Amino acid sequence: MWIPIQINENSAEPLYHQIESQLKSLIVSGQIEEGTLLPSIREFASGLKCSVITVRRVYQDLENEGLLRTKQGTGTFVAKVSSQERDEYREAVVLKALEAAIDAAKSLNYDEEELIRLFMQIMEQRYKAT
Amino acid sequence: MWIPIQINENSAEPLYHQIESQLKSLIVSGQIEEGTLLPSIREFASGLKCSVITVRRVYQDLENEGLLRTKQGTGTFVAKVSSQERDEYREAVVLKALEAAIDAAKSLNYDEEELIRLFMQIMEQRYKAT
Amino acid sequence: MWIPIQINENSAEPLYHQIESQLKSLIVSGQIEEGTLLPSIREFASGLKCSVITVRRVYQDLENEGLLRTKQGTGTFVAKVSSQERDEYREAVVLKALEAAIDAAKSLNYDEEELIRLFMQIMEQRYKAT
Amino acid sequence: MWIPIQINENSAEPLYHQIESQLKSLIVSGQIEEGTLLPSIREFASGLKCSVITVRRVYQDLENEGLLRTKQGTGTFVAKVSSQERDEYREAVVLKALEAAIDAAKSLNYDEEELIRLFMQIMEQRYKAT
DNA sequence: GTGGTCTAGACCACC
DNA sequence: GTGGTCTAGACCACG
Repeated sequence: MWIPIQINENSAEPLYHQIESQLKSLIVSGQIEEGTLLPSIREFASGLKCSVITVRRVYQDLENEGLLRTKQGTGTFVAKVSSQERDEYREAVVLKALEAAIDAAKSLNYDEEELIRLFMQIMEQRYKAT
Repeated sequence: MWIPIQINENSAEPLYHQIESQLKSLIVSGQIEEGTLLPSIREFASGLKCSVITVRRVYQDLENEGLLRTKQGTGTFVAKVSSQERDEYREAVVLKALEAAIDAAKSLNYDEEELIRLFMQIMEQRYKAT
Repeated sequence: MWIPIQINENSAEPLYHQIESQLKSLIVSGQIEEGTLLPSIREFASGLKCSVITVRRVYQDLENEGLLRTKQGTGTFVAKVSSQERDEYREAVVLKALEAAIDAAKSLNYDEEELIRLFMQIMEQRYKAT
Repeated sequence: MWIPIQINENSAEPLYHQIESQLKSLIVSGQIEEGTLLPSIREFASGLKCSVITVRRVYQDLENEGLLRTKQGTGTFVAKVSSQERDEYREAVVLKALEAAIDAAKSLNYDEEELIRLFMQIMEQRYKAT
């Protein structure tokens, strides 16, 4: 199983966090199905060119959140995500990001129209590409 | 001169960074005028209930960015910000935040209409208050 | 990795500045290669008999200038210096020092020949040693 | 008596030091004659747009060096400078500046010819202008 | 009064 | 182990 994770070495965001949020997003959005066997820690680490400690932390954090399940001697699996959890996660993440953007704009004296125009412009660009 | 800075003690964001970004925003948005003498580091620190070292670091970082000028024995002043710099900063900050929000939504399979509806809902809520 | 830094305790020049300019010079002149892992701040501080804070400041300032890159938990590395940056730095530093010397001489009514003679005399003395 | 002093507000060099070194240079090079009555502290300070404290410090430092003499109720005069003192000062200042420039160049791997060429180039430019 | 530097020491996050 | 942040407190230089 190949997991598409993009690591940005120059980002200030810690490695484990970059991996965690991307993997979480893949699981909650259903792009990795429930029950899927994830790569072993060593395999994943070697693929990402990072330490096994980092991957171990990712798996453990997501297991604590209930998104993964580890079976001794077998490996780590994607747990069942209820549709309610999925919806809550989706909404929380996007809401937070949008609010942050709008609040930043307000503090810089953007007016309503200017901001909507900019938003629409990016939307067009991003959703056209798909 | 009283500077309105909000500190969130529970945030993972370092103290000095919270102060820095807010002060930068105040300067670049023109809410603190060029040439203004800022509070002394001791005064500011006591107002923010933090160490003088933290304030000093803020002033020094912003001086390195060219937003402040300090004269030993005299105090710290707001430097001239060209309108071009101001516009670039405004656009860069807001653009980055909006793109992050939209990209997060896309990776969670938000469709265009759903996202626009959510955006408009927050906008109404935020700009109504003003 | 051993870094040759000379500290002059009696100089009015701040410690961190002495270290910074020497380290910068070593990097830009290519005597420390790109990608090199520098000593940890604790190790370096103990070698220089100064506080870890002073070393940290040096690393951070040079990171802000783009000469170093630090990864938390891993260490501090020498970043890539473009040959253009290197040449600009070399020229700027030497040019500035030479101009300062010549201007000082002029303001003291040195005539051209006298100054050239003095310059050559020092050159001989300095480059003979090599 | 009008004293030509150039103040660079943006320089890191302290105010008092800029004034001191320029005034010293004017005296030692003979451009202000022995016995000249200098402006009063207040007059000088107002001309330089700086604090009287700063000028007071300049006068006092130079008096301690024996270059000025103050008579209570009369003012501050330029003292006699022996030709030996003048020569020593001239040589010390220029020597120090030249050595600093050459040492900086050496540490950046300038070779002898390259440095001499650069020196001559600046000499031509500076002495042509006179 | 102002800012500039340096110290020792603590605690946290990351790998 | 690594770097990142913050503290309290000291002393110096400047105006």
